[in-house]
Formats: sequence, C-alpha cells, structure tokens
Amino acid sequence: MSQHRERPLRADAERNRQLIMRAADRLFARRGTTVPLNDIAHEAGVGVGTVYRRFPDLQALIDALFIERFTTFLRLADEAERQPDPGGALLHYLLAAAQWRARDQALDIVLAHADLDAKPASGMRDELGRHVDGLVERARAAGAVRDDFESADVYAFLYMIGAVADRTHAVAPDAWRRYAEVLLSGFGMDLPAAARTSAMTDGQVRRSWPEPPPAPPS
Amino acid sequence: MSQHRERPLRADAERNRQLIMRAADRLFARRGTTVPLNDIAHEAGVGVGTVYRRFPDLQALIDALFIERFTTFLRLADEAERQPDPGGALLHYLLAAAQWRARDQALDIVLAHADLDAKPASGMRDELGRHVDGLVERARAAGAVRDDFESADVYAFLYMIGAVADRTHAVAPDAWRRYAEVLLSGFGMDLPAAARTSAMTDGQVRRSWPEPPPAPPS
DNA sequence: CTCGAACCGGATAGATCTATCCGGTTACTG
DNA sequence: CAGTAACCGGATAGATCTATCCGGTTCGAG
Repeated sequence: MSQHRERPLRADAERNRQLIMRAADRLFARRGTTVPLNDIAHEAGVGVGTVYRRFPDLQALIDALFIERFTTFLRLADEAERQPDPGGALLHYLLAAAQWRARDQALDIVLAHADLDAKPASGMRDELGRHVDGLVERARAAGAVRDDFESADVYAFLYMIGAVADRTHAVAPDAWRRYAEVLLSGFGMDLPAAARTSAMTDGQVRRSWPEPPPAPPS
Repeated sequence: MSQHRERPLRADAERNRQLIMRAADRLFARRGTTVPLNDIAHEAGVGVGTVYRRFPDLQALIDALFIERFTTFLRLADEAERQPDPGGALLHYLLAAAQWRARDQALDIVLAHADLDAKPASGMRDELGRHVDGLVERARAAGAVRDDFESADVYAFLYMIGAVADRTHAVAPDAWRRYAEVLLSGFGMDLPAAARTSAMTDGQVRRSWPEPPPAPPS
C-alpha cells in the first residue's frame, strides 16, 4: 500500500518491491505467517533495510499482498460478468477463482492477517461483495443453481477448495478439480464437459495423506 | 512427548497438565501457532516453569495434543465400525469426525506442526489409515458410495469441513452441516433424514464473510 | 555526460521470546 | 500425622527478531 506517490518508483526500487512481495508469498505459504523479515529479505535477494523502506512494517507488506489479491478477484468477476448467460457467469467465476486460489498457497494467510478495516482493503472487499451478490442473484433468478444458493456459498466453496488444494498441490496439482466438481454438482450447477475431470491420480494423493504441508514449527 | 512414567502424575500435576493443554488449544485456535509459552502459561493460570517441566518444549506440547486428537478419531472409527451396514458405518464416521472437527478449531494447527515421524504419532496415523481404508472399502463394495470414492476423499472431506467450520463457528456453529450435506450427496451417499439440516441461518453467515477469524498479526 | 536525489544493504540497539534454575509449597506414603 | 519426594512459580540469562541509521552506490533528468 503506502501513500499515494506522485512520482512512480525508480526502476530498481519497483523491481525490488516485486521481488520482496513474491518472496513473501513463497515464505508465507511454506512457513506460515511467522517468518522473520530478515528471511524475506534474504529470499528476495535484497537487504533488510530495503524491505523496511518499502514497507514500514510487516502489516504494510501483508496489506499490499491483500490488495494485489483482491484486484485479481475483482478482475475475474469482471470477466465472468461478460458471459452471456447468468448460470455461465457464476460458473465461470467459481472456476476461475478456484483455479487462482488453488495456485495461491499464501492466500489464506494473507487474508487472515490483512487489516480488513483499513481504508483501501474494506472498499475492495465491499466491491467484490457486490459483484458476487450480483452473480449469485442473477444465476438464481435464472434457475441455474439451487434456489437456496447464496453468496456465502461462494466464499465457502473457495475456502473448501483452498483447503484441499493447499494439501495436494505438491503431489497432484489438479486434485482440487475433483472436489470442485462434487461441490458444484451438489449445488445443482451443470458442468460443461470441458470443466469435468477424470478421477484424480489416486495413489499419489492417498499416500500423501493425512499430511498437512504448511508451517514447520521451530 | 514424555517418557513412560511408572507412577501416575500427582493429582495437582495432572490437573495442571490438562489446564495447559486446554489453554494451548484455545490460544492456537485464536492466534495461530506462534504464541509465546508465557501466554499459554498465563492462560492456563500456571507459571512458565510448570509448562516447561511437563513439556520439554513447544514441540512436545503439540505432539501431546496430536496424540489426544488421534485417540479421539480412532475411537470414532471404532464406533462407526459397530454399525451393521457398510454404508451406514462410513457415513457414521464421516459425520462424527466432521462434527468433532467442526468444534476443534486448533486441529489443523496441531496437525501442521506435529512431528508425524515420531514413534507414537506415526503409529497412530497408520492405524487410523487402516481403519479408514476398511470403512471405505466395505462401503464401496456394498455400493453405498460412488465407485471411484477413495480414502483420500475422507481426508479431503474433513479438511473442507474444517475450513468452513473455522470461519463460521462464531456466528453460525452449525453452518458446516450444509456443506457436509452437499459434499456427501455429491459423493453419492444417501443421507438419512435425521442428518439433514435446514438451510443455514443465512444472513448471519453472509455478513461475516469473507472474514477469516484466526490469527491476529502482531 | 554530469550531478543530485533516491535508493541500496548491512551493522546494531532495543524489544521479545525460550528455556533454566532454585527457594518455597503441597500431595501422597507408611 | 509426620516426612519426603515431587511439584509450583517467577526471576533471569541467552538467543532471536524488529526496526533504524548511515556511508556508499545507482538511476535518470537536463
């Protein structure tokens, strides 16, 4: 986040900013939220001072990551709304958002630690809420989903997909699709054949379970 | 965890041990894994020294919590196996385990940080795996589930329910049942009417979303 | 090409957390 | 009911993390 800047960042500064954010993503996903800023700086290949100059404290870094995430989800909602039929629009959003979430191992942690009451974050959150409400409302009016489907189900869906994806991505990066299919059909949505998946690569997943990957302790 | 003790713990020591474990549950659930042992001791109402005497380090405490959890899930599997029909047995386990998980906000954190390769933990894990394999195998043979249902789906189910439950329990403690129903029907399991739930208390949940509760940052 | 503003990175002070030690207290055995 | 082993809790040393400061370097405007 940080204040409005008149001048854009100098090229090297902007480059380092990106390096830091990507490094934070990796370390948050791998080691949970409690990672020394020293380690983030080292992973990014910059000095500690550079991290603190760009992000006053850890919270600012997390908030920046949050904004980045929500910008993406807003874009996905925009794209979905371009679909001609209401059912297709909701389905498009659910699948696109799920795919994004499945690849973003750090999302839960960013969400859990972001300051949602801060000015830009709360605004984006409300805006995304309106988009989702609209998608759901139109799909329901068109009879494309169970008539008790509601916006909360969209978030629940994404949290559930995320939980599965975080624990399988290393061994079967597409396993989440199986559960997306189960959930969506349970919600009464017709999946186009293209979105279907064969049974996941069974043995691999089973052997890796129950083995939650994130966050080594010490 | 601790060695075999000849003598059982003295009464006050055992009482404090329980207090510490329950305090750890609460704090892990509320603040994530990175909670000072000082705070655990304070939440439990004992001195720091008492925590360290009973649990050599944080890892030992987590491992003890892990054992406790798996003991419970093994018991649930035992109970389920007492059901007369294979489909009922699997369903019984899924619902009982889900209910337990839904109330246990610290489970994911305990699992994520437990040392699964340690002697007692890995044994329990394997044993639970055998029980689950058996439940699934018999239910499938009896045609009570989709024929591509596999053991990994049991764990995925519980992780998904947990993800939803952790984010709704404060506002709608039974909301997870809605998603359990969707998932189970998607897996081809017939729910007895008694296990069904009405639509969840809509407005409450929607207003609390997307708002992940755990783990304040600083 | 030259110059200055902006940026870089590491050394380090101050704060926080982990783990230990020991004098005082309490529960169980005979 | 008396003696003792076991337990209690807090003070504290050592380790780790956060955040700052400043001498040296780099980008980009003119």
